[in-house]
Amino acid sequence: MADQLIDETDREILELLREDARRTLGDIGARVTLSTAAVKRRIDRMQENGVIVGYTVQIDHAKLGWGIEAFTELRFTGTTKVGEIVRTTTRMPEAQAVFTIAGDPDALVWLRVRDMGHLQRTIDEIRRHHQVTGTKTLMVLDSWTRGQQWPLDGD
Amino acid sequence: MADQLIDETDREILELLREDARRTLGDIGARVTLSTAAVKRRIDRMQENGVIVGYTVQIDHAKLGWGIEAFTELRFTGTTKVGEIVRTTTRMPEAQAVFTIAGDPDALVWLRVRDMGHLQRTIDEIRRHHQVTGTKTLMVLDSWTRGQQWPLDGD
DNA sequence: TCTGAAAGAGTTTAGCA
DNA sequence: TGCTAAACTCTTTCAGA
Repeated sequence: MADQLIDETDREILELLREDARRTLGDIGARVTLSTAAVKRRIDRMQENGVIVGYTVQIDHAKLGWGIEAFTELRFTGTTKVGEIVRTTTRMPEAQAVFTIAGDPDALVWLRVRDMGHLQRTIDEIRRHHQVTGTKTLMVLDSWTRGQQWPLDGD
Repeated sequence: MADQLIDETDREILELLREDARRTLGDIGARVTLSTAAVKRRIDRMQENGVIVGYTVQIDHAKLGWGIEAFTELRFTGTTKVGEIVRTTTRMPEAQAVFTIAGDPDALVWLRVRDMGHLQRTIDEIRRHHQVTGTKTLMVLDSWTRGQQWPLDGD
């Protein structure tokens, strides 16, 4: 039985799409030695599988003036509904990601903001909306994320 | 003087590409009331600008068996070269992102692994390669990142 | 599950407002 | 900047192996 959701060729295709999601099927096919039709079938299957969730553009936020990144650790009262925090936080444009944590802290929020004043207002807003008993904010000096080399500001 | 790198229409185009980077130029054009040629020119410009860094596929790693996420806080000795940590860590397939931090801890590594044994080995490897004076690992219960709704496991 | 071919879409370039 | 139009490329489907 094929108990694997994807095979080695699918993995290669995913890697190529991770590097550049706008590659054409023909280009991918040439690299994995497959016809465009075969590549299409595999990608379609991975989308139906849910292995491929979607495709997105990678943006240099610093160029748009949102040059500051931070992590805020949140601690809640015992009665706080964690799902509620996630829901309200994810509506803030400053939130890049929200992680609920087992143990201490209770959650970690990755923020991106324009300046320090903006950071302060953002943290205040998170505190205002929830029964947060404490926050600790870590300022990010530099970041790297897989599949996206943070540009080295060649301006 | 046009001191803004992008205008409101560019912003709309970015938002549409963030939702689905494989949208066609014609589809984007219809949504922002522009011809496909005009949309193309704007996207080309944003790529040359460096505002658009690239395009990538969003993968459901849990479906591929890498279902565990964690953050590891790292503390180094005073003599540790931070750039070195980033370089070696980013080579590990388990590392999703690496953040260097001002203050304490010195760095935050976002890891994705298959199981707890794998997590342990990964953390051991990070410790082995560097003059790490201490680590603290936060287990992620649930995560959300912008532009990628973590699938609600409809299996 | 693959390939190859044909038809339909989408992209890209060029010329002009 | 924008538009339209034409040439070109890519995607998608289908028949056959």
